[in-house]
Amino acid sequence: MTQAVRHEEMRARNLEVVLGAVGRGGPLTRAALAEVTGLTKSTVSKLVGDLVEAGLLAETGPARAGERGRPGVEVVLSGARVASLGLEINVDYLAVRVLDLTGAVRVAVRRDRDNRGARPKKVLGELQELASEALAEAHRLGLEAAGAVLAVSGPVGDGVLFSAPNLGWQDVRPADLLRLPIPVELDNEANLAALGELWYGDGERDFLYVSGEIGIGAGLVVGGVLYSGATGLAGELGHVVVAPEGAPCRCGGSGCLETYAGQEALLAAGKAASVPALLAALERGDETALAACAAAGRALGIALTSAVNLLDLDRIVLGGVFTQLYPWLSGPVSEVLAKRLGGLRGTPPYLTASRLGGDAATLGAAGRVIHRVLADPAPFVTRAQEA
Amino acid sequence: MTQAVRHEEMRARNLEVVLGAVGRGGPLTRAALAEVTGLTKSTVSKLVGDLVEAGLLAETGPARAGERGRPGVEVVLSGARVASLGLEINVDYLAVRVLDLTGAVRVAVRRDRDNRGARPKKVLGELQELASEALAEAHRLGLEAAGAVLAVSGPVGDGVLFSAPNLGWQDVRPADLLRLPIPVELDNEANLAALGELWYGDGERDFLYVSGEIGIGAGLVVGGVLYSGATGLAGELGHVVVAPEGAPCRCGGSGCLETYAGQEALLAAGKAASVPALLAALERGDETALAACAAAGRALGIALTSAVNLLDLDRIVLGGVFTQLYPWLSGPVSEVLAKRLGGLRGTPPYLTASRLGGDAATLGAAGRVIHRVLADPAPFVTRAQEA
DNA sequence: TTCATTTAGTTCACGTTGTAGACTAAATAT
DNA sequence: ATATTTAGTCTACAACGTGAACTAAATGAA
Repeated sequence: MTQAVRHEEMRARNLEVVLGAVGRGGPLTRAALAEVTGLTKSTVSKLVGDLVEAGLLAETGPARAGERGRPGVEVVLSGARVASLGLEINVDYLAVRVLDLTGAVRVAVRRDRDNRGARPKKVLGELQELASEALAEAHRLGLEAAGAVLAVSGPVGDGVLFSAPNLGWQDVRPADLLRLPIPVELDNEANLAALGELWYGDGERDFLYVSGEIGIGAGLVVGGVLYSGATGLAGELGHVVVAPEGAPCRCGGSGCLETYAGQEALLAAGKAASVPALLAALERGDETALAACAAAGRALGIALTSAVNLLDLDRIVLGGVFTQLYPWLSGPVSEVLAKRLGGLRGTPPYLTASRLGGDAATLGAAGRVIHRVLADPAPFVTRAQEA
Repeated sequence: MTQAVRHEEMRARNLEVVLGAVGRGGPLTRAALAEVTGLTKSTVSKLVGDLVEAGLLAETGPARAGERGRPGVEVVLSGARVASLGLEINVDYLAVRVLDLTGAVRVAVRRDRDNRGARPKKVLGELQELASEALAEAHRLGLEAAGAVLAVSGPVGDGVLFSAPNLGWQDVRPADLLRLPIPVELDNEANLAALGELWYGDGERDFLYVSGEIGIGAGLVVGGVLYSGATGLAGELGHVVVAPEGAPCRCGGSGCLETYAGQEALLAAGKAASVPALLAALERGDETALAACAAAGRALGIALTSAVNLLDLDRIVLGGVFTQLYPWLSGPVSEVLAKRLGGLRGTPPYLTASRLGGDAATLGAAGRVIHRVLADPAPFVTRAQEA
């Protein structure tokens, strides 16, 4: 239900409109903002003034004019005040990033360690250390962290990580083990990486991000908004049925995509002990490895065909391990998509490798808080005092 | 991008809030509305006054009191002014319905005729006759039709019906052949039927509506909003892959759901000439028919498994021919869903037959215009004149 | 150099809308 | 009959955007 609008909400929405216009439209003068937003110059002036005072916008020098008339003063998003913490637990490392309002990475900490089978308490304790360091550093830079988001690989709901096939965890509630002075939220790595690509990658507003790890997840972005389903569990691409009579899957079904293109299946079929080993084999043209990749690509193509028919996707981004395997996967995937979708739709969806690679998840995680501030800056703005 | 809010928009939004609260919350007094919306009594009084004057709300008698204090006057949606036209072209009939703001059917016209292979011009000419009659009748009832929506079976985009497997049509633009004094929009039958179920059926806010005809379409509703994909073509459940090496499909692929559970496949496997014949065979326990239905149900279960994994659905409504076949389909479908989804999610999605049956599409079509008025009543409300 | 022109930004009286609380209306309970 | 309670209206007021006049700062022409 739409909420009632009072004067306060009117102002809050208009602050958002101005801030958002600057965020999307690069540096803009007050006059340009008035034109873009449809508000009058006087209103824009007031709002910009308050946003500058709040440390959310900053004036750059006078706009390079060259043209007649008084040159306007351009404003941009200010990275001076608000920041956000993005956290990630991966199989091979822990990563922490602090982003400011402009999307610039202000602090980045990463610790390589093998988290396979490690106890949640241990891993989260170490993550807390890294996060605290990063927060301290951010504080030294004059930044105010508004919140933190933790990315984990596996289905998540209501703060609980139901299962993490990469780590071997079950029903963990990370916020209980991660004490930080700011609120910590939990979300799925595929969803957050999709948001990372949306906000800090190509900037496309409609796509499916596919995260290939031991499990295969996906994050669906439509019209610039993440789609997360009725209970937040959408995107389980790994269990889309590719062959009903296929091999049994840990989910209880059989012939799921994961049994063809999941990391374990891929390594087994390619006779490689690890992803780097598989990559090396592919690069030296090993037949077994190439065949394994082609088969996985075809299976992925079939699952994506179903996804496109259901969701009307026009762009698919391959992330996780699939980013590195992209040169060997894209052929078979595209072929299947073109063949099976050609009849009904003019062009098959556009396929790309993730632009951000392993950084997507932490960027998306931190971006989530940043974008919440951009979407509702009012709490950070003190109402202008009449002199 | 969020639009700037001026006083006018503030008022427009608050009119919507009040109207919407009455629409959802049954009869409400001004005092109750103030509590529900968070607006003050005086504001609500003004807004309700204007909405009543506009013919969008109506006062019923004094509220049943029995309790202490002055009894409030309840207001309800008024069916006296705004109406909307829902149109449907089906294989076997043309249907037209006029709905008022309360959702009551005020005029209904239906003409049985076989549209298979008929020329678009002929069919749409006849539909125009029916629609004109219905509009005249609505006018006699004092209703003002705000718009019309036409439901057709097949993929639609930008006013063009790309293909209609039921009718044998290709690339038809119905608005060109259907001259009415109000704007006519075009949409997919499965999408509109889903909206019909949402607004005038069970009222669930998250579900997938499956429309089984010669093609198999689907309409996805999430949080009370229809999901239509990047280009409006979402919901092609019929071409979700059920068996990659299966029978070739008219879409160019193979093993699509349609080749297992589409009406033609179903009749062929059940050795029946028509849907009524198949139903008769099923009711007398014919083995071939029962086996055909069970196989179709299992295929549908597999396609829906993929859909649930991708979309996180918790409710599935079977419509179209599947409504009548529900008693024979629900068993196999549920079994497959339970088996394949049991591992990852607590409970498989809830499966039901469509409540509205064949009426869903016209109701959804007309409801679309009605809900547009409910979502933005301001154009119908003249600003109150100070005496 | 000077002044007209152009564009940017600020100021202020005003209009529109929601708010708060006093006030009136209409019921039940004592 | 009168107190109490709840509904609804009325009015002075506050919040915020508007619009036009005004000031500021540039370019270009005389």
